[in-house]
Amino acid sequence: MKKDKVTIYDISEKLKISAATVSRALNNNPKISKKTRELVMKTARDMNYKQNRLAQALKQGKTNNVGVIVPYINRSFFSSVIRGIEEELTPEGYHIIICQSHEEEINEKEQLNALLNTQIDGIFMSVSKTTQSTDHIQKALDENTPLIFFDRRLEMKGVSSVVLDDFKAGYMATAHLIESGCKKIAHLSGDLNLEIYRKRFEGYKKALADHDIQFNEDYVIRTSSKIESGIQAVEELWKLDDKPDAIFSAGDYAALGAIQELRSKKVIIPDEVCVVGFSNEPFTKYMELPITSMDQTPLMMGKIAAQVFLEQVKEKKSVSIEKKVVLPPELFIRESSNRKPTDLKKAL
Amino acid sequence: MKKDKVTIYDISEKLKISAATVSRALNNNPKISKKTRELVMKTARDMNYKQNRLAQALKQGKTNNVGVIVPYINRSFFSSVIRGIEEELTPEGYHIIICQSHEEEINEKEQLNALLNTQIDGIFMSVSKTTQSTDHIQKALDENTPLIFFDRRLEMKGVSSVVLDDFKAGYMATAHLIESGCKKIAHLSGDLNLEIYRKRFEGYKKALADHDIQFNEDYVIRTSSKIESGIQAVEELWKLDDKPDAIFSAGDYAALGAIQELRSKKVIIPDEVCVVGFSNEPFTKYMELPITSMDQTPLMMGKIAAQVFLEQVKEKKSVSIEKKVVLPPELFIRESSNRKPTDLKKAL
DNA sequence: ATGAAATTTGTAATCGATTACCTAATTTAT
DNA sequence: ATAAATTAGGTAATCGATTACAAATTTCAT
Repeated sequence: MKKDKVTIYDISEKLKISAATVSRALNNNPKISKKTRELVMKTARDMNYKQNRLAQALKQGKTNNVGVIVPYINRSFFSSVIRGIEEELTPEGYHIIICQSHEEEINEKEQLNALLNTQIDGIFMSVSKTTQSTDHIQKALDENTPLIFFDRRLEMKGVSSVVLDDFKAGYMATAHLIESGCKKIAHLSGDLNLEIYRKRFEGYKKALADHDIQFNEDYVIRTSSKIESGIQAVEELWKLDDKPDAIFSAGDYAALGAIQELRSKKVIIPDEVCVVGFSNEPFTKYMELPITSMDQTPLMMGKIAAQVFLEQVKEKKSVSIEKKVVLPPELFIRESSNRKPTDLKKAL
Repeated sequence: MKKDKVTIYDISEKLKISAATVSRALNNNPKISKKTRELVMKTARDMNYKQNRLAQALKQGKTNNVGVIVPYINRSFFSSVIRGIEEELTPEGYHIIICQSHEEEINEKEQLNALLNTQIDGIFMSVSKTTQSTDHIQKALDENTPLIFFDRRLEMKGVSSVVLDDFKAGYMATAHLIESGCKKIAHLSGDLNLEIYRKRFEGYKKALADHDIQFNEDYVIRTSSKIESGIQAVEELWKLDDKPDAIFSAGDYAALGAIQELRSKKVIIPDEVCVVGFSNEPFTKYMELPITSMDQTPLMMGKIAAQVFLEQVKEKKSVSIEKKVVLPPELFIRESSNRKPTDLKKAL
């Protein structure tokens, strides 16, 4: 039952022509007469010939494979970005190889090296929280492998990136809360090692300043992207004499935890406290009290990253191109911060 | 700045030894003296040599790449299975190539063919809802490429599969509802083209029969995995004279829709109606009224599928091995069906 | 009809690593 | 001391496709 793989040599032997002719015919090389080409094509089909893309890749130095490195593939955000990349690159004949860093720099390095060994044509990555050094990435660049950061980037020359406008996002979220009548806005920040969380924080501060609201250090709580972390944050905040009337969380899970804790404290949302999360995780819109959240347009981010890669490949110049695309965030306002006019009056 | 890629020939030239020796040294071949081996190793490191796995793959007929085809990668279930596969195969030196079928047979075929062209060492797939024919899969088998179904399978000789015990899952969910005091249990079934939904349905019927509850055709509504579909289903059911006192949905989204509609009808959950979903989507546990749901242990499913693949590769026999692993489902009982003793009494 | 131009096809090297088969050098046995 | 056995390393073919260059064939102009 096992069929041995058919090669161009099998075809050339059968037709008594050279393998070069077969190769050319299959690639629609104009040097081959129509008659021969059609004969080869037909024979190839009949013999169930499949091109060995490995051999081709070796010869041409191009595998048509790209690698993607993310902390975890089953996070809603990352899997959606990957989907975007896949949908943009599959029609161009590329395959997507995925790797996880598990938020560890050491894994990220290993995966990156392994990918380079397999001669991929490009790499997309969102750096891990623990990544400090840029050496491993520099190595990829030295080999002239296009590398594109998405969402979480590092400051490096010669690397393109596609990111959300996190500053603006932080600003928008905060401004939205202020416009809803909130004046004492707490911020649950993420890991400030990451640029994205720093920017969200800065946007928050700028929005406060622009609206003449005094920044209050006590209202900023460092959280991890976990529910428990949000619960603790609220416990912390509610020890204050002057309790906040709004919470802008840099992550949806912390926002959820905060809401759970607020509810157990009998705090009414959004009447007494408004809450805004970040990432637009699927669950935010399914809740009985849907949570206002900032969408990061992950699908779009993946598609744009793919396009940046394609441009880079097509220009083929050895000049390292550096392009930074900043996507606009989109705020989905839901019950957790959507005060009806009457509530608003009450709060004012 | 661009460094040309270093090959074993560069090393052999530098050390004035043959490329064969270099290759052997790098592969720890015992024919090479320790002295030479160490010299080669060191030189390779110094020259920043990277093995070209493409060339190796061509020679050995083994790429160390496997393909995964799923309907959509950003569905929680699929991305988690993929994560499981990744975590099991990465330590073994494999890379995972992902493809989406978008639930279309034609895409599934194309992706499968493309994967076969790239000479992957194995394929994992969850068939699309629309897949009818098995021709494309047979082609993979004919080429002796190990193929493993997970979750959604087709009845085919010579293909291993890793699936959930959907019959048991359907049975457990229904039995749980009966034990909670429900007697009029509706079932929101999925696409009965797929074996998984048929089995869940059968499990449901068997549980009813085992508890002497008459099966009622009116209580079965065909739904798609969408919220709206669950809403419609409840509208449908609530037109009946004899309304159900429980709903077992074969999908979490339909369950959510059902709950939303029940709530808008002022039906109290779980006191008046209990609801059980399926898949244990992340949102089910984050709701204010968390939804009881059946966990499909996707991570485990991925890991087991990977193990089945590894066994198959290691045995290397051309005899086609057919193994079927059936995983036990796990019911997470939450508020939506968790009646307190008092409620239970009320219901009885 | 004849040489030049255009068209079609073949030869052989190449991509980088592996490995069957051979040879040379060293060690062991008698 | 010499044959036999070990050990270390080299030579060259191979995986399958591509392609520069060469060669053969056909077409065309005069």
